[in-house]
Amino acid sequence: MPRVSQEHLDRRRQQILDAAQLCFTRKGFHETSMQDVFAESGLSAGAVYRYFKSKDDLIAAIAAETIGTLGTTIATLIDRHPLPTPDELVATMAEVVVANSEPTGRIRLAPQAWALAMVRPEVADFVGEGIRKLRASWRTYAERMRAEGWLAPDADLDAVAAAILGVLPGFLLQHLILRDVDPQTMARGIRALLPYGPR
Amino acid sequence: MPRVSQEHLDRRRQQILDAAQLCFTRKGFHETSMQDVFAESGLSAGAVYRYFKSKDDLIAAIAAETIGTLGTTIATLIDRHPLPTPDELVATMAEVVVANSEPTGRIRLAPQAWALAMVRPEVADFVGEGIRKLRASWRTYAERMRAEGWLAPDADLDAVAAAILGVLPGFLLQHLILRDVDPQTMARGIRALLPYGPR
Amino acid sequence: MPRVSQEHLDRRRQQILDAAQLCFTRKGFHETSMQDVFAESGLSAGAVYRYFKSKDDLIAAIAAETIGTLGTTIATLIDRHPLPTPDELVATMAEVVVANSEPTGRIRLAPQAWALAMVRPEVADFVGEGIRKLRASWRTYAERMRAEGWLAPDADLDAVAAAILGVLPGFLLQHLILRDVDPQTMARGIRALLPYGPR
Amino acid sequence: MPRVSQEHLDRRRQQILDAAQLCFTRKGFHETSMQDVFAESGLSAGAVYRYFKSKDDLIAAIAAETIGTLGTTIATLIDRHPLPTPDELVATMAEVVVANSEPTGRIRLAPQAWALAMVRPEVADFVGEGIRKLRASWRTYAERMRAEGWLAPDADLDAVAAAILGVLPGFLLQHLILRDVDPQTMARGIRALLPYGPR
DNA sequence: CATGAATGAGGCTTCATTCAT
DNA sequence: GATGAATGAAGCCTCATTCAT
Repeated sequence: MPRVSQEHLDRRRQQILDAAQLCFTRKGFHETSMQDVFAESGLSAGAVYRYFKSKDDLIAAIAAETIGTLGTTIATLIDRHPLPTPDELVATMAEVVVANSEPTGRIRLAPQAWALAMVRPEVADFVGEGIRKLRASWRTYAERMRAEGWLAPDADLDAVAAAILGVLPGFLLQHLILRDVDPQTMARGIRALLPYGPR
Repeated sequence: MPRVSQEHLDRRRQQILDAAQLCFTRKGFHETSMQDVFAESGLSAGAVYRYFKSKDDLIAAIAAETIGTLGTTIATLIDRHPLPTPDELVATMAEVVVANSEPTGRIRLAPQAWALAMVRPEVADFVGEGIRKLRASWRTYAERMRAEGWLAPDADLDAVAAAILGVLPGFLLQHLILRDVDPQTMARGIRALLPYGPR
Repeated sequence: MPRVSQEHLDRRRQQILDAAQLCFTRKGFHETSMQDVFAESGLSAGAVYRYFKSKDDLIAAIAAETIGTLGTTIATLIDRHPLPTPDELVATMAEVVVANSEPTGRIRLAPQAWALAMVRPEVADFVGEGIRKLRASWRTYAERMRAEGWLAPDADLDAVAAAILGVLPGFLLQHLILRDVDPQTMARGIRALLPYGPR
Repeated sequence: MPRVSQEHLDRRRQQILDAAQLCFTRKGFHETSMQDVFAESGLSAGAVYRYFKSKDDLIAAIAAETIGTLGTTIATLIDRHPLPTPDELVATMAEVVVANSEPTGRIRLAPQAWALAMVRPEVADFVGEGIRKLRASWRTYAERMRAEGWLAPDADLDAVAAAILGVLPGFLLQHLILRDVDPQTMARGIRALLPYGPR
């Protein structure tokens, strides 16, 4: 039986995760040193290492947290009732991205996670899980589209999900790097391309 | 062996770039050490530093080369005659990705460049340039679509380009991380979503 | 072994300074590598860098320490009562130099500090401070000389200090490089040149 | 028999020495790289190495040249007729220092040579030679002083030379580092201290 | 004679991690 | 539980020097 409460432990853990997220969004996974995390969290080396057994562990935890949060948020949007039209859906999705884009917003971790996935199989595993979840959400939406008559009855829903999935990363890259696209523009583009939904 | 031809110099430079690309696709920018590059290129530290004044410089050169090559390839596809239907276009685009996806294919550098752009403004500049070029290609294609009657006469072509741009990163992520989508699936999805083109 | 006493920290710092002084007097600032200092101090690279943030920092600390110690020593000599005659004073000063001239004596750092001051303004600043302090000591002595009637009542004391200041570097260079002059010889020379003081 | 004239060889050698002096006064012996010398001289690595077999060799040549030139200049001053009074002599000597103190003046090499002598016996040898020559000049002057009746008949001339020798390095340090003393001040100080010479 | 590309040892410093207190 | 001093391998880069052309 622990000397300190579980609550205390959780708070410490979260304190570290928050500090790490700040550092990682600011400088990236690699250019952030553990000393940066110690300083930002206000904890000692020993303390941080009690909660995360290595830097990789910390990165994994941050990435998992981010993917989990975002995945859930997106899934919620797609399950919304009544069924949003594609342009409405994309607009809301883009809004989520915008909302998490402040200089230290967690969305900035996404490209870094993708990059890491390129070279580290164990990261690829759970980043892949996140992408799969996003695609599953899109597939669910596609089903509802078909039910609504917005897709042909024989449409390959998996293929639709795969094809449309890129809208999110596409907006993310434009928003974070070019800073010249907004959710309404995305919606307008989608409306022009996918002429479905109540007119 | 001084007083060498410009050709020799160019060959050396390319030799280093090739080695670096190999290393970078294998281990990523950060986890690749300059020692790795020396070993892979078969050159000494001094030799490499004669051609690139720092590791960052080398990374920038590789990123620029990659962005340039891919941008040009994509632009070529889009300008093709006769006008490919969206699904055909996406299929070819995806084929290009597949063709550059061998374990050391340069497409693997894209997510790493995006990640770097998140934390390094100077990288953001030229990565942004690449994205802009891709978007410009799509805008050109959108124009041709409209001319063909596949888009409404009043469609906002910039918005269309912004919305569709994600198809490429979307496929790229799925192909490289999940390894379960192929160009034909993408084409099928696009066909279901964008019911344009000769039937 | 954290949570150590301030005393421990000070001891460590001094341990490094001692090692560095040894190395610097042996091989000079530039030819001493940090590895040399690590080895001599018996500490690891990381440990040394915890106390001094760069080699320059370490050099500066050593130089400052040396200048401080010597400056104080000299100032003490000059304030001595009863007033030493010039030849007595120079003899004692030279004795100080001799006492610090063992193969690793700190006096050997003086010419190196002067040399560094030639090319590094920030070093020039505090080396200059040391020279100024020495000159101030001489000026004090000149005042006392004048009070004693050994200098004309209207003598320019600042000029006297400037002119006499070189005795110390002059002896230092001869003693360290030629090794053929001793304090008594200096005293004899001074006595012949400056026929002041009780006969 | 050489393919090119001796004159050409000499010119090349001097060209390198000039470049090296510039570099050395600017950055010091150690912080000057051979590449700096190549650049400043406009010659190739191979060319420079044809004339000087190592960096140390080049440093030695520069130091020797400097010591030789200055030693001769000083000796000339001291041999001057009619006999200058000590303050006149010191003033002229200081003028020589001033004249060689431009930002790249060779006098700036003196402290660097002294520093090197501290740690390199072979340098100590010829730097010592320079100091000895300077002292010999002063001894000659002391002799003339004694002949003039400005020194006691039984004065120890060697001791006098040793004691007075520091005037030059003393002025040099003040002039180069503090920049607040001029030849006239030195003369005034000497006059107050050594009340010899025609009044 | 001259060139300058190439070498590769070695310099300074950082940083993930450990463990005595 | 927490601390933070210490470790030491490894990273990036420079630079004196050589030698094929």
